[in-house]
Amino acid sequence: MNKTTNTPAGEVDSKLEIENSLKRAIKDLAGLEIEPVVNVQQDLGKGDFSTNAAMIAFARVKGEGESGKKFNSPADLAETIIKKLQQSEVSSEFDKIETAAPGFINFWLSNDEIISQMKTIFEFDKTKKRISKELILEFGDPNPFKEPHIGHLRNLTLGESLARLFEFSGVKVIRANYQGDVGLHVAKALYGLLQNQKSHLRQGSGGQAKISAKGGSASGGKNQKLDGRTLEDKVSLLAEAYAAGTKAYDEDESAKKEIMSINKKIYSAIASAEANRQNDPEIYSLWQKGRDWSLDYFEILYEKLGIKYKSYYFESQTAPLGQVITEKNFPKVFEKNDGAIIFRGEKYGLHTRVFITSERHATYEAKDLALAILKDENYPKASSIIMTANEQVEYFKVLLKALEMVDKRIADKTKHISYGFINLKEGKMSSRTGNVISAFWLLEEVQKRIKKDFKEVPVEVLEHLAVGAVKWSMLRFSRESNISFSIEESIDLAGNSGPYMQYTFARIQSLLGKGKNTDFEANPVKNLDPQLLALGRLICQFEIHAKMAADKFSPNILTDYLFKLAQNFNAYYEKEKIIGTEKELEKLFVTKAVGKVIKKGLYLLGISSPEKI
RNA sequence: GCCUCUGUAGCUUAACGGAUAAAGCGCUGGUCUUCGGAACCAGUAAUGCGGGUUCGAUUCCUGCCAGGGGCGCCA
Repeated sequence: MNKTTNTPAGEVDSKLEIENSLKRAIKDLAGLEIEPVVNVQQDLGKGDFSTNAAMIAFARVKGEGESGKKFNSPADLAETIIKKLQQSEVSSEFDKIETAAPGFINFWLSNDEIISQMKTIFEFDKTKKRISKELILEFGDPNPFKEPHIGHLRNLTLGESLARLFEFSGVKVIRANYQGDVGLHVAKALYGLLQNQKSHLRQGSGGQAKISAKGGSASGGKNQKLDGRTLEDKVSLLAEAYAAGTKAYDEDESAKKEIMSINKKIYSAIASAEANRQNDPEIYSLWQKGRDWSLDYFEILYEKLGIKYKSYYFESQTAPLGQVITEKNFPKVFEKNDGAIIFRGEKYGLHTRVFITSERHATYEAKDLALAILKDENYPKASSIIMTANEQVEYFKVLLKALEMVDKRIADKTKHISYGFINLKEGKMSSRTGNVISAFWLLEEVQKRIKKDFKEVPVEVLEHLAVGAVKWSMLRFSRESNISFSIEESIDLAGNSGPYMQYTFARIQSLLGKGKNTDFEANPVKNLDPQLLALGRLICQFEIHAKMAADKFSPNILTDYLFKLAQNFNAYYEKEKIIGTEKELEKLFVTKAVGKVIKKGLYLLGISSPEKI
């Protein structure tokens, strides 16, 4: 009877089955071809699934059914559909199927079905997903020579969570990182470095507030002391140099010329020739050094956040290729204007953009064109998603249009998704570089504040809590919305927060440890009382929410669901004693399932769940 | 100027065209013989303004108002 038990995606299948049966029923009854939509019920008082298909069908047939059958109202049609469904096999999963005004059809899963679906939850770690697709997900994309800040934190957190959500729905994900190691911003930083080289490189920058990237053991982590200086100091040196370079570029005409010349030198150094590098060995080696520092530093952040990239791309690599591709597609796709090679986006209602500057440098756009082609060479079967902040949405429309004209096949499998900015609710909380919050600073600050209240918590756990708090506070908002970030709220341990979830999980583990019998194989659970059943029904919605979160690129669907589940469990916990009661077995069965779902859910968000806090 | 996104309780946010617009924080008042109180319960309060489409609109269209982002040599 339970066809769904052999697949971990139990209720995803129930949903599909209902949709298919509905489709057939509506075709038979009303002679209509429609794609019925079945939703998970938010309000469990109305069943587990619902559909508005009868209302939609009614509007389409205007009451007149197949072979002259008349329907008086959507509710009337709904009733007829239900009768039809009850004759089909879907009905075996449900206790009750009924209509609700003005024409909804609601489905109640049977108790057996709920219990059997809950059992599949215990098998999460054992079941292997069938890989159906391959996807290259580009996220992170920091610019070396700049400091990791709170925006990177949102990008990295969101990207990693999406990667895990995709994996959960059977996609092989290649995490890719594309970094801007050439360009004007680099030239500015190098200019700043050159200006301060003598004083700074020898003596150290002393007196700086220390930001810590400790705990990292990625490439740079183990030998942070190079030249008698920590990696943090080196990176803060870069950040200062960048700030100084930017200022000089804006204010000083000769500095501007100098920076542009540095830019040119780096481009020519990467373009080919050893000879070019020999021309300016000082700048080239400084560039390499700064680039290495910066990349190592970001590695520490990735490790702290639990991210492992598979693939790294650099603009120093895409620039030469981008130039070739752009020129090859002139004049088919691109045209010349004032010595630059441009794409006339206006023809398609988009912006016109420069691909090759009159200085003959590939811009961001030409480089991205090359990147798409490189990715396709490396992973021909994979489709491609690029995630950036939403300031780039219109830019990517232009890019994808140009790509379509250069290579339609690649354009068709490439998609851009974006996320909103972070504004600071508490005003400017400057790290040393100005009006941005450093990623490391924030993580450390959150950790310090948690520690203040909970001195007995061990350091490793403290770090998980801090990362969990920050990640949750970024993921619980919808992806597209600009968020007004509050440090106070991100470290609030109460309410809708990462630590609330982690705490709930730890408490569940403690309960399970105290229980006398948690062997549900030997003592199968057969019945649940109404309160436990209510929790069970919520538990059964896990996979469908995880899948929805993946489909819509929206981890907040999952945070909402998990928080609701934790809330419901905590309310039950307060009301009902679990250990040492008559129904301990049933209660622990549900408790364990809640714990499994929270742990898996947090994992999909990139958040760890310590067993003990 | 053109393009684009956003406007929901005091604040920060949810809501797949659906059912009584959902939470957290705040505030008010409770639980307390703690299976881990980082908890729980109750109360408080909202869709910028005007039209339209729909059986049904926070959601779609349109006008206005307000704010953010973008617009050929940055990334």
